[in-house]
Amino acid sequence: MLELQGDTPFVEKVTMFVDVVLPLAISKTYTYRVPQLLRENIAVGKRVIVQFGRSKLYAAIIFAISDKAPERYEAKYIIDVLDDDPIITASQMHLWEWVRDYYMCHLGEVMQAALPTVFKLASETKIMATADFPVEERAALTDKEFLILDALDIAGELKVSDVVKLLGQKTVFPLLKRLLNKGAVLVSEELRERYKTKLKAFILLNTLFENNEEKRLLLESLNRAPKQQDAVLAYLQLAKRQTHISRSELLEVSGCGQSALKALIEKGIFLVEERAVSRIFGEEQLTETTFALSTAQQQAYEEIKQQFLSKPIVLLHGVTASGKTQLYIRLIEEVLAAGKTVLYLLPEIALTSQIVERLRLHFGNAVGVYHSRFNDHERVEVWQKVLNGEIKVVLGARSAVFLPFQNLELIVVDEEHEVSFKQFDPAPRYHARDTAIYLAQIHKAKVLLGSATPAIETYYNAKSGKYGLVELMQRYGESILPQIEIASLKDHTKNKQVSSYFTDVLLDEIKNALSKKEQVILFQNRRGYTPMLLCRTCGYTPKCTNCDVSLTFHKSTGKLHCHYCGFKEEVIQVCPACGSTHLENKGFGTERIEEELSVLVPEAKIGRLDLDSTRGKDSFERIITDFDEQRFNVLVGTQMVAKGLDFGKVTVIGIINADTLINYPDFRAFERSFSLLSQVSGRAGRRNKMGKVIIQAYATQHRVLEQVIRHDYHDMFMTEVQERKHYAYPPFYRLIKIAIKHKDQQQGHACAERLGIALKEAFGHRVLGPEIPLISRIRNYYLHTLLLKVERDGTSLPKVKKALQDTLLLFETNKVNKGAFVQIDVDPY
DNA sequence: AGCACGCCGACT
DNA sequence: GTCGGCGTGCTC
Repeated sequence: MLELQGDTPFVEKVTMFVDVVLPLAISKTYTYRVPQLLRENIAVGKRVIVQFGRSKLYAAIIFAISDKAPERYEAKYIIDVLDDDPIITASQMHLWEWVRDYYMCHLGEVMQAALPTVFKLASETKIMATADFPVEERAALTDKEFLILDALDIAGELKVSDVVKLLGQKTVFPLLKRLLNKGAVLVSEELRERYKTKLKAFILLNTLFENNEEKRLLLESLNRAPKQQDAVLAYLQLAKRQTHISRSELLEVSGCGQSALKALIEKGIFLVEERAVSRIFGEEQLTETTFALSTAQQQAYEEIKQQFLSKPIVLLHGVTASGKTQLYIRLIEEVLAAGKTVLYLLPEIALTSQIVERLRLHFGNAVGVYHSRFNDHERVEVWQKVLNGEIKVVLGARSAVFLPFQNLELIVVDEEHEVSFKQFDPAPRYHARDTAIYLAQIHKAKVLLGSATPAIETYYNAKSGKYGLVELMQRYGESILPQIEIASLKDHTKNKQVSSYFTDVLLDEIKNALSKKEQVILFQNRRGYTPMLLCRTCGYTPKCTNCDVSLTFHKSTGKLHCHYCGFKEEVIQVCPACGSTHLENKGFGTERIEEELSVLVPEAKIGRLDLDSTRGKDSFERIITDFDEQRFNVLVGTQMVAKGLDFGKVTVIGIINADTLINYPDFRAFERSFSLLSQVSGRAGRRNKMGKVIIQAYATQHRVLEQVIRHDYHDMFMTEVQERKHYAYPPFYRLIKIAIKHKDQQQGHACAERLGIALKEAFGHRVLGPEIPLISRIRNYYLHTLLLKVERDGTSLPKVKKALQDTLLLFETNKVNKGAFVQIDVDPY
């Protein structure tokens, strides 16, 4: 066909047809006829404007080209070709198809997830004028463009279909595309600033006082203001060993008080600079461009290189603060030197300006950041620069796996275990780590997975030799571990040294810290007041009718809640089984810890951080800020308290009861919380205040706890999982998840039940119990047993998939399933 | 995803 | 008698 491209008047041109992908949840591609005029412009990967349905126009992507006219219907013409060059590459298309098959969704949905909004023009898309578009550039616009801007000035925003009406012409996409390129208009999207960068005030000494003589004179001039003098002295002292001095730190070290500092700032002696600060690692990690790897790091580095020779995927298991980032930087440097590209994936929350700055320091403009919270302009810019090779290092969250990479050589997935790599809500429900592994396979690139607490399936893959494994168990530099103490609840109870759930040791530490105006974090991984009610007479416990788990009493609502499905009912005063009124509150939740501590330590001002206290918009942010600014001094919370936070004033961490944390999956929360919390308190230690972690536990668990503390628990944990034959939780080798969603609970329940039966039929045994579908929530079911069967009997994975897909079909034909979906997550290959 | 078509319940 | 609910089917 390609020979016919030339303009030979004597040869009749063959009509071409294109199969296009629409940005919709439709499984088919649609065939359109190419007008002779556009014949030369079409290419796979370019966008075309098509009419779909009665009135809708969409920007669709050419998926395939053919010269065969469809037989069963008359194809519509494409209206226009939007791009001069394909916007997506063949390998991207390949990845899209993989995501579609693997996560069981439609190509259009993958397209939605993969493309920045600008690429997705549709007639309902809203556009608005760019705020700072220079007036002189307006003059250079065409009449129609000018008309649109004029209308936008009045209306604020317009739908693409409004523009159609305004101009009285059908095709406005190319026009809008030009305006977008010129930067005159924006495609509106919700600007979600969910993770606002945290700003911290830093103090700088005015450059007037650079040399020693000037400093001496300055100090002398402050003789009559001793507090201010103290402040300056403290500043000079601090400046000797660090480059950035925060306002709070200076206040703390100098003890000079707010007013003295304010006076110095007013006099212009000190300058204030607001800087973005990482929420996770604090400001002190800003390293220099050149650094030397420690011996341990160097060794790990060599090992990684060695492993990469035989294995495309390597897990770097490195304790917190072991300097994994430096290793990444070394590896990235090397790839860049070879002229290749790198993708550096991070969970969203960790993607702060801090890490960006750090990479920019090393790699300059070759670094691009890609993130869903970035505005569309920036995202398209990154997209284009990745495509043309200007950007060599992409630092990004989840969606960055969809960028048009060229010469991809290395993918780093940092904090590999983070669940936020998995997209849940709209399809495609992809896991960025797994998608990255497949992406790497397409590009024949290497993958480095990094974590202090690897996901158990990753760890298993590494241990079983499927992935390479490199361990880095030595902390880097001056990171000090806090003092860790295990307070035996057994011994303390025996000696009557326990008040409610607090050992004397912990209470003393709390009081001590508070008296020194320091802060405390208490970790209790149970929300609510009491995890279960127990009838003392007959042993009855209220359970959820759907989920068969005990209901948690919430004092704040006065109701019993099911933490599984969200079911609620009024709290009972009388046992429904025996009529006794002797109901006992069994166990502790965060609400109860908060309440009892306020009695035991009246001077404590307590804040609570759990799913319940963070329901409202921004409330998480507010609680964190309040604690950071010391509006309260004790933070009681679930694993949320360890969601990557850096509180400078925290010196005591209390883990209320480690025993409840030994079982999966609390165990994982414990590891990670411990790991991060000890880092917080360890940092306090560096400021000459020894941080302390008090772990309350019964004696029987000490062995395990010590292993956690030593970062030596993964193997033990794997054995645990194996021995206990965890039923409801994922096996660590392969993992299949099924999620069922339905807007009607009853119907959804029926779906799950039927799925269970169908799977039983397909595999000859019961796969899962009656599962609990949720109305607006999605639950995952782990088919442990099924997978055991797969392993044992060699039932092939495709067969499993087939069975599940057939089941889905069954639902479809029975029209039960409107909102049900089945999804499989296994190893990407 | 939209949008039309169509078939049953409370209303001007 | 109609308005409007959303169930179902179709879009090249």
